[in-house]
Amino acid sequence: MDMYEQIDQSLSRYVSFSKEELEILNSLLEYRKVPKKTIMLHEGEVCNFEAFVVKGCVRKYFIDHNGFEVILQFAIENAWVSDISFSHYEDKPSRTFIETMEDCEFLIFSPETKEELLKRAPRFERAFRILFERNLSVTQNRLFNTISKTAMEKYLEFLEMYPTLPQRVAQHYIASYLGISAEFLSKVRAKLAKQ
Amino acid sequence: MDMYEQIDQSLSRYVSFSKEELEILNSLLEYRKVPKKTIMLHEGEVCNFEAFVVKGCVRKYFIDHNGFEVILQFAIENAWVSDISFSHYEDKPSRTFIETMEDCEFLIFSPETKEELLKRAPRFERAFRILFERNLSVTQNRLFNTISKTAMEKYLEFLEMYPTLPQRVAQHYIASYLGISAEFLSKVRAKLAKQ
DNA sequence: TCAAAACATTGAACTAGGACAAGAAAACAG
DNA sequence: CTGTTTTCTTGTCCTAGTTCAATGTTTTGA
Repeated sequence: MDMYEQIDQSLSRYVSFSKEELEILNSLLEYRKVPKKTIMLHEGEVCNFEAFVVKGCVRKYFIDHNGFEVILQFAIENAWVSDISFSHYEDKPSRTFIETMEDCEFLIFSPETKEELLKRAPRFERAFRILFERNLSVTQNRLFNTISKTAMEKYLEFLEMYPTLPQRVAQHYIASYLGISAEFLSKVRAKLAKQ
Repeated sequence: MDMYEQIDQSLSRYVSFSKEELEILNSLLEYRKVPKKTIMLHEGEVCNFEAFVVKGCVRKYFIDHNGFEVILQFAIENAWVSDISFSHYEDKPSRTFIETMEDCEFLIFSPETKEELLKRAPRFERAFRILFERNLSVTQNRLFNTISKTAMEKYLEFLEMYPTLPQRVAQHYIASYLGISAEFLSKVRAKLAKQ
């Protein structure tokens, strides 16, 4: 499957698009290869892309006032990553970083090309709204887990949700995603192992 | 200001609408008064409304496996409340409750009337997408706070964000929103008071 | 108006998870 | 292949926040 089929199928899960609409979509996307460990968005910058992950894995994170990363999102194949923290609409700089964790391939919108897509094929507005709804739903669920579950429970649920990630990324990133220290995750895993 | 002006102004912050578009909007909304302490959405139900709060205050929450509430959202005047946890699109029942905390007035969409609005005035799709983006941004920020800040810091930030809420709702709800115990919030406040 | 219920405070004992440190194991670049 | 860096583990000590319980305060509603 080529990457345009990949993104077309992914968006067609929410709304069914005509051949013409999909052609407009594909013609507006920019293909970009990005090597491992590249910071695609620095703190303070306004994010000027929305990227569909064709291949690879990125993380999006904040840095807290003690200098610790808090990972907000892992984006792997077929996920979208961007930072909309008010910044598009209020020109507030974001506190967010986006960084590749593997060599990656993306299909990318700039604000302008996205705008043009929505003008020429307005039905995409709906698909993107649904994407946001899901994203919100996932984030709310994660907030719930963060508040109400133990480290062990959170880790087990993480494994179900992202079964391949532990093989792909360093463990301390997972700890950061779960909101626990790397050392404590190690202890949780040790406990799990001897059961 | 009557309530239609109120909702029109609120949505016009994101997209400017014509008189005709706003008339369509207003004609499709249902006005509903709901007394205090009414559960508008029970766990397991599919949420069939999106409510704009004209007046009053509601909370949206999950119940964890120990029977404790975790508050996901307070919605006061000019906010929207609904539960989209996948349910609209996958018919999965939600774990969410929505409950009024004061006598409330709403302007309400059903899925059908919202659909009709978007068909007849598609530019609203954009305004609702922006609402979701902000909602996501707020939720991500809250996740960050929950993971990386102390109870004291979270409470202070909460006070800035919702300065009127402590006068309007019981303190243990605020504790639940912050992800700390009611007792500990009381201690945090005691500490604050003597400074 | 008053009893009941809900809410808030405070203290004492406890625990999940954090911070630090030191060593082992992997991964990585030259 | 080998030294360097990054990652992972394990132990010890520590603390922010929890739980439980008792008491006081406010709100409610009949």
